[in-house]
Amino acid sequence: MLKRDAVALARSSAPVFAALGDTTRLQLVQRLCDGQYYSISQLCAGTALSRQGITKHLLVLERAGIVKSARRGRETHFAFAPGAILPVQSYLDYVSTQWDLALARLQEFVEAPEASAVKPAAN
Amino acid sequence: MLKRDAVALARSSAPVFAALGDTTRLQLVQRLCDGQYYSISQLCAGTALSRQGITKHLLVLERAGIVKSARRGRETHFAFAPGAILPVQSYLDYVSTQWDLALARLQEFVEAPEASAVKPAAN
DNA sequence: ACTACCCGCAACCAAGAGGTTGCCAATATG
DNA sequence: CATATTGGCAACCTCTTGGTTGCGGGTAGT
Repeated sequence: MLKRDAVALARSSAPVFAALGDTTRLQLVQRLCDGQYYSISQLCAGTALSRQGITKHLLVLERAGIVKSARRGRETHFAFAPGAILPVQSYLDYVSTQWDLALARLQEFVEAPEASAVKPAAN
Repeated sequence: MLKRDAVALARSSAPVFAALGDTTRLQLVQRLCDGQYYSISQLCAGTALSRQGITKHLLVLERAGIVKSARRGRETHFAFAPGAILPVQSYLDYVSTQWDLALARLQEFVEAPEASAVKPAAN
């Protein structure tokens, strides 16, 4: 992966990570990921927060693209939108892959140090 | 997955998500995930932030378990620590799986509505 | 028409995040 | 020893976040 792609991936992933960086919102996503639509009142039930608190969290999720909303009658329904989590998974895959490659290089280094020396980062 | 497990997963994942919810920190992780150790000054090079700014970000990553530090001489070295991202990947896997199951149920519903009606959430 | 419900808007508040600067201690290096 | 590098600590600032309350407006049910 080119470095500029990595930077772009970081830029597109950061808002999604930030939106998921809250216990309340993670639990909301867990309730929503069954594909159904839920009204705000339904999502408030069972939580200790006020309706406005839940609403704010839902708006955060919607701005990050993790959730979509549709007003129907007097109710606003929210549902999971799977698209936003793709760059996040890509980012984690990238990090995991790099880590695995690093382990592989280390293994190779241990087995044949003179043939594949890992150059330490230049100071 | 039981609901209490899901809640526990959310609780353990949220701090990691939050720590990754920043472009600067995502780029730091990208630089660190090659398995090598880097000093703070090295990680400062190329960024527009001050050393203290980078240090704060590194401490956030360390408190979330994404990164580990070791002082050696006058330098503090940081390296990637892969353990913390496991619950995050588990969470995303859970959400993706639930979403796929929901799609599968929808598909089944379309093909045989009378045999597998999805009960809409009760109001 | 009246009532109950669902929700959006605005104001407000406390706490934390992100970032800077200044200063000082410790370690390398000549 | 003198000096430059490295970085930890503390103070400070601004903006955002997470949360609340109060109020008013639309929608549904009777």
